[in-house]
Amino acid sequence: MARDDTDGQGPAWTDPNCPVARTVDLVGDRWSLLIIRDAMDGARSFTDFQQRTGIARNILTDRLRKLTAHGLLAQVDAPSGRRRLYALTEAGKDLFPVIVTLRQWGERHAFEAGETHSVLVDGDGARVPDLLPAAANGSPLTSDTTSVRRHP
Amino acid sequence: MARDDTDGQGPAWTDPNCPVARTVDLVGDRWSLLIIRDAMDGARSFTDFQQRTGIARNILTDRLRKLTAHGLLAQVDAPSGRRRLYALTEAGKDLFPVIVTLRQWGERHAFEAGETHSVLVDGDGARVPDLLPAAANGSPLTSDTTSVRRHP
DNA sequence: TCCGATTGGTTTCAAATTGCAACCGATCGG
DNA sequence: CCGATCGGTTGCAATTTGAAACCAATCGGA
Repeated sequence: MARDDTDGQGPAWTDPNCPVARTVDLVGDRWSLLIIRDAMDGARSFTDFQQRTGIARNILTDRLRKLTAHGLLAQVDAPSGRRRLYALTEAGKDLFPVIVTLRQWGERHAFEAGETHSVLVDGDGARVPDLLPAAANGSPLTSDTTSVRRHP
Repeated sequence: MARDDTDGQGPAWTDPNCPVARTVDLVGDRWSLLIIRDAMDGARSFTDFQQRTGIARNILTDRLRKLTAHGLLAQVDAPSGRRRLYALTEAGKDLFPVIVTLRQWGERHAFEAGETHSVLVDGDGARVPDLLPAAANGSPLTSDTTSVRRHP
């Protein structure tokens, strides 16, 4: 989670010019990514999130607020009724590739051979293929064949 | 971080059959993914990691141990000399797509228009293209066009 | 070979974060 | 109108994190 913006000077990022670090500052705690995962799977209400994740209620309040403050979730009025619901913003939905790669790594490395786990499927019920970095010409890329460059 | 395996019965996962949750249990804390990022960028020694991340030394000790215990890092003997170094295992290297998607989300959503940040480039210095989920036939997929299915 | 610097930690203690459980006012449903 | 549910809040205990001091084992140069 980003350090709190108590002085109004902005969040004091862990590593201000690394995009990985900024993202981790925003969603890299035990619960935020699971909240996003559940939102992508249809969770909308406070109790939805609480029951699916098992998170403590006060912490859930805090996370929903922070994710909302950071523009990943938005509160919307329920179509019928008065209660407020949470929905992913465009930025929140754009975390989909992150959730997918986390899922796929977990499927490959966090289960024993025989263990069952959920899988992500497309509209036709076909498994979503592994997401792998590739150059513009399609050749696969790894951490050994890429590097981080200071920009500009 | 996974709950500790104090009873020898295995880590009590947050959500045992969700691969996303298992991955978050293993690397979803403030520092582990930054340690992996730095390992991918060439960090090998304790002080390498400490200086690049700025993490407290006792916490770094703990994280290096846990990542090693979980098979993401391995300790190897330095080619010349006696000190031990850390290197990514195959499972650790396989987190590359996760780091890439975190980075790309950060580049898109965690920087103001004018702010500078590092970029990931391939061997030719060309920017690594955005990683986007797609079906086997190449059509783009989003959280709205996919779903999680219980498997078997 | 001696000496000081560096490395890779460990220890101690304080501060921050998390979780549990009880409580609460505003709905909702009948 | 009544009881259940929703979306929290509050207080407190347990856990995790961080800063700083300390330390033994190298390492590197004079």
